[in-house]
Amino acid sequence: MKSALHQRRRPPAEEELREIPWLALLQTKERERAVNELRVSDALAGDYVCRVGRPVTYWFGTVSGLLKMSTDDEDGKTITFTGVPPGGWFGEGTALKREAYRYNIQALRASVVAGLPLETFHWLVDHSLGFNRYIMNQLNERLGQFIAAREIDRMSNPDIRVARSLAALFNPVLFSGVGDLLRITQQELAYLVGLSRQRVNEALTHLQAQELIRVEYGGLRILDLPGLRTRMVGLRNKDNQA
DNA sequence: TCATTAAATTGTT
DNA sequence: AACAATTTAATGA
Repeated sequence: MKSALHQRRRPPAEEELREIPWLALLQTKERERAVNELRVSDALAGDYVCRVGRPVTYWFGTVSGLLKMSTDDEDGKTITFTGVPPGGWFGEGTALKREAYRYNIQALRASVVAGLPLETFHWLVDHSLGFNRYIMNQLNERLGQFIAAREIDRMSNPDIRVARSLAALFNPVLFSGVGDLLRITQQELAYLVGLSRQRVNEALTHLQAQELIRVEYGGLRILDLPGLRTRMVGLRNKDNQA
């Protein structure tokens, strides 16, 4: 494991600010303060953005790259909750309660991570209606995502696991920065869903044959998001019975 | 801008 | 896990 925290924080550039979806929802005064206090840092592959148990100091979001949200169970095995593509912000629940982080956030590849200081976060909660709407929407959407994640874990068919995990990553509410092209390598996706790269490659080929996605070099293009969420893949399916 | 080379990613076994 | 094929990125003329 590579160590973390040698990332230098710096003020965000204009093009980085454009990747932060909630800034557009703020009033001018609110946005000015937020922009002034936002910081960004470059994380290398393997770097931790935050760790379980550390007190919350920032509310984080992905500007570019790809992060992984995970935790370790009592046996030390890593459980991956979800990936965080550009436009995704996380930790608002623990930030609101001023608790410690409940999960690890690790960069799957070189990424730019933005952070809003905890005090600024609370100031926005207290002053900005637009910000509150965003946070409420975010909490609600994430609840649905975690429920879906539990279902995904129970499915044995790898094709379906990959399909549902991809649908989660393309979620336009949580990850507005993704669009219809998700920049992710098959190796990275394999880490996220807990399968081998070979098996992910096979699953992606199947999904492409069903015209749900298109496989591109270094990324995936979505063709049918509802289909990814719902359609059963292939003719055989071992997941129907409990 | 083009050609060459290295590196990253993919497809297969 | 290893390998070959393909795509992209980097370099320099």
